[in-house]
Amino acid sequence: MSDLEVRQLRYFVAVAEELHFGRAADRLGMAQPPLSRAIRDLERQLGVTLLERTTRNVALTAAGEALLCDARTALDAVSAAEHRARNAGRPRPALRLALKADYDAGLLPGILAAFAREEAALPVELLMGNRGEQAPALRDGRADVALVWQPFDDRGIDTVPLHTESRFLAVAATDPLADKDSLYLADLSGRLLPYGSPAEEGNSSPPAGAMLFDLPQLLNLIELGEVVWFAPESVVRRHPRPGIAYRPVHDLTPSTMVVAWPRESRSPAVAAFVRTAVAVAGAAS
Amino acid sequence: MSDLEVRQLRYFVAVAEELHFGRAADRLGMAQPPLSRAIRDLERQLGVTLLERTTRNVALTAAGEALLCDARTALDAVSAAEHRARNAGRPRPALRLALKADYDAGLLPGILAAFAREEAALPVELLMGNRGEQAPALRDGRADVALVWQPFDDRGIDTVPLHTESRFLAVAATDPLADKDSLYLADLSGRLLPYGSPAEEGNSSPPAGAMLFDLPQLLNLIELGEVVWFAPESVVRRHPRPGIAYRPVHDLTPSTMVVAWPRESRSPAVAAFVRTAVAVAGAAS
DNA sequence: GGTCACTCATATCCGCAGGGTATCAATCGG
DNA sequence: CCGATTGATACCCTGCGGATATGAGTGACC
Repeated sequence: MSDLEVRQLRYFVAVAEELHFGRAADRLGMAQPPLSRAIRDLERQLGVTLLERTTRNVALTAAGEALLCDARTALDAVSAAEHRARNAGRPRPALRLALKADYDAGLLPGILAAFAREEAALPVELLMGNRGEQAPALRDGRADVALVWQPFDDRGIDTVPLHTESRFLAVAATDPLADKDSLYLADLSGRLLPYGSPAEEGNSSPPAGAMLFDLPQLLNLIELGEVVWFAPESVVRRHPRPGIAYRPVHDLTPSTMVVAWPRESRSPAVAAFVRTAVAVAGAAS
Repeated sequence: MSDLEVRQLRYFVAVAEELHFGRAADRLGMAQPPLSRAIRDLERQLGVTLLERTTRNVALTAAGEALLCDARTALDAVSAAEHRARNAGRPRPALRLALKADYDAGLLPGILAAFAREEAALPVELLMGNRGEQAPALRDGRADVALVWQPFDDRGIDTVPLHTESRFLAVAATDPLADKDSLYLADLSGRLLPYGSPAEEGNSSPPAGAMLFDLPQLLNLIELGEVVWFAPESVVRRHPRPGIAYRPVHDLTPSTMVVAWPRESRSPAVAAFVRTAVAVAGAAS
């Protein structure tokens, strides 16, 4: 009947994700035997078998699946408590805004300037991250509000759309694809980055081994013909390059940038930021 | 930089709620000195002072306020992981339905019968609780779905309205109030139960010392003239008593019963139950 | 204003939970 | 059939978290 502890949840999530006690122990920076014991004790405590294990295979039970999901959100909630308390304890707490560099559709300066004039304004701290890192940062309390492009994993997150724009295929000028004026998604099979593509599901866990790029790096790779990519119109306008061709793709849906915040947030600063962002985006369009 | 632990959060919440180390330690079933030390260590770990304390007074700082709120939800999330895993691990998991006895507006049998015919049906387990206990049960995972009367503290909870009905003042037949045909809320000042009254805020923390009643007990007390109460119409119809007078109150808003579930729930059984409940309630009205 | 009661902090001790190492046991590939 | 792999068991030991005793600051009351 004793309470579940964060450590137990961390251990279980590691094992459930790796499906391998050795690797999980490695990831946790500990030895395998105490991890095995911890999982066994956890199962005893819950009165539930979470993993079916042989010496050659580890698999989640239905209860394990359920716990994995709930444990992740619980760990996020604990992390959020920690991060928000840390921020709230600073002499002058900040509004921590997560975004992907160069992906603000040009709205950021206007939003920041307008927000600074708000009643509930706080100093704004920018958390530059790669695509897919904003939502987790909101969930675990590292950020208070974010600018994100849909689609993304919005569990536990509320959003308001700010700005919609069409996207273009960015491809090396020397690429055969650049010769066509008229493109469809089907023309690109196998050429897309595993994330940032329209086919991606909401769960944007970065695929193993995939490097994460900032925009200049990405543009370089495109110019070299290593990758192709869908560029929002605002990026096209702000980063023209002779070595890169931007081509419309007919069946590519436009992309929407939203302002996002943790659903349970009741911070007046966040509310003011959202209001400001919507107003600025509305005035700009 | 080490992780926050559940124990630390529990300790902090106890102190923050009691604002008294001795009483908090008492509530936690431990001695005061280790609790003081734990809080001090927590503050060191976060690098934040959570409580301003003198030997005569303990008060929350802003950071403490923030942490109290986030810690509560984090503790709920951990509890939810535990309870849901326990349920999912049973040979035949149940759909756990929380409600207040006798407050189903007569819809319960129909809903249960229809739900049993559903594809995704599970055995239903009823969690009878007092008013205000349903929402916490959803948040901490003891229940999967609930029937509740608005208003209630719906943080983290999604709802769909099922049924709206007007309420009547229930008062002893011998009470002077029973003589009036025409009543207003103003006539009742000071006569209301602290909960179940329309003046209550969403936070239905049961006031210290208030006993919680089941319906027969409550009706007894009303008959004895100890209390007055607002009875939903369906209760009036199903529990007529000679000793109790039911009187309309003109400025008393009708009350709505909703089906409620944790916002992040993605259980097909819950979805099916909600669908069924809406259908049955719609057909009944 | 001195004393008492109250309450939070400090000092010190102790048991055990939780981690490490060594080893066993089961299973699959060749 | 043997070896490699991998999870489980056995055992030890350190440090964390709890208890008790005591100190120290502060408001209340005579």
